[in-house]
Amino acid sequence: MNTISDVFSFNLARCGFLTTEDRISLDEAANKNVSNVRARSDLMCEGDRAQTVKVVLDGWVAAYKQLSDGHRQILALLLPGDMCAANAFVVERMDYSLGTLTPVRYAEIRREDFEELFENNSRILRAFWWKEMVTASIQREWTANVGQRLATARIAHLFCETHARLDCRNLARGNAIDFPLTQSDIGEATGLTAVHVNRCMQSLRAEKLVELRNRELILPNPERLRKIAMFDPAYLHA
Amino acid sequence: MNTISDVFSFNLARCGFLTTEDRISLDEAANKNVSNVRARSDLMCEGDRAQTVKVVLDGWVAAYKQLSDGHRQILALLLPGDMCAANAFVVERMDYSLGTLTPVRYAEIRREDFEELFENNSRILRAFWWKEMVTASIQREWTANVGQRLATARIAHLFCETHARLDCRNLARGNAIDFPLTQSDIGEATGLTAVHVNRCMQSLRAEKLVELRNRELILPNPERLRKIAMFDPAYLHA
DNA sequence: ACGCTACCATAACTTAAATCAGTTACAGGC
DNA sequence: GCCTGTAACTGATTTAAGTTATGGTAGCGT
Repeated sequence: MNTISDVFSFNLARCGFLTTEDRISLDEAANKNVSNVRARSDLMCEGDRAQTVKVVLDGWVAAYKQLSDGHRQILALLLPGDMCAANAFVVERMDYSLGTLTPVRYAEIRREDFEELFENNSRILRAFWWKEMVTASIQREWTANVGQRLATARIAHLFCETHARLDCRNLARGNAIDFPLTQSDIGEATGLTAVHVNRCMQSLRAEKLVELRNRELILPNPERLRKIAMFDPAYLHA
Repeated sequence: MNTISDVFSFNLARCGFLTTEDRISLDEAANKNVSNVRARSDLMCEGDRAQTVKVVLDGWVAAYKQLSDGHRQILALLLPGDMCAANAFVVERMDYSLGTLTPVRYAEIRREDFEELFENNSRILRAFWWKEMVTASIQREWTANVGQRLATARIAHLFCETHARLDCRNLARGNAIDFPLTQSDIGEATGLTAVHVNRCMQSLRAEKLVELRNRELILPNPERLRKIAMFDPAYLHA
């Protein structure tokens, strides 16, 4: 179904108004200029002038910000099908960085090709607008997550959300998903220290709510985890 | 310059590619169906199916989320010229609520009128896309703010950002701005308790970095405040 | 003039999470 | 086999922020 070559359009088509032709032209654009990078490298950094829009085809990317006091916050996880740095296409410069969490296969769409995509096709333009709204929605939830939930609920919420996001792309295996973040990555995504993440993970594990081994995450009791996480998937608009 | 009747287009025109005609049709749409509401009332609630897009013409609105454990997080401040609930136009339902902080004058743009605005005009559609990207950018900064900064820096950052956002709409008076949030609102916006906000405010006041009286905020030493706040305005794309 | 409410201020005390300073386990390279 | 690096884990201690509770004050209606 969702082969590696159509994750991009598959993901965008969730807005509901793209035609088959739209999808074909999107996937063509996303298969022209494909590169591979190793894990733990930066695709781009804050302040860079981005010339191309990047589409994650395989692997995980983290958007993050480094504060001047050294603290790092992971702002978002970009999963296969997600687009990044469309920002810099419309806006001057990157205001955050992109780092890979795994080896990543990604496409670069040049400005001109991007323009061509929605020249005379307002559906595609509207799909990008829609996608940006969903992105903002998720970001709002992250703000609330880090602002209001206690440590364990925060981590549980990250797990629930990531599972849901992968699931609607057919990238979940039942209650299991790939989950390449280390405990210190989880800390940076939730505004906690690695030490505290470790302790919370132990309690979640003891409660038989999560198993995380070899970069695979299993949620044996999603119902109860969602309750602890106060997870309501409405904001994902999936 | 920026009269009450053109805040909407003035704000959107910051993307740089709107024509005078575009601006006129935007302001026409935003002056058709104008209402007033008193302070501390909800424009709409999580779960509502929004039929109209709302444009703040005067006053302040807060976007917020209520968690199932009762905790409330203010997610964003909507200032004159800002648009809200465009979400629900593209997406099914509101995933957050909108509450007024002051008496508010706002316009409602109906679905049809909204459609008409970018029927045959991709510039306006792209302006909305651009605006949504800026919104997402600000939301990312809020995530980092709440996730990584210490209490005093968080509050300082909120002040710096709000001043900058008002300033670029010509709504600042030098170092002074309107600031209708109570200390407990500030707490909800920064993920802190009102008590702790009070302590931080006292230290900021003692350091002669902020004065807040009668809903007016004065930043006597913006340079030093920005440093404490680790505020870099790049993400505002102003 | 009275009480009511909203907001700001404060003190005493508790708690969640950070910090510091490690240990253990394991995988890859030589 | 050993070295190296990364990730997971632990315990002692400190600190930032939360909680509870209460006092003060300004504005408002009656």
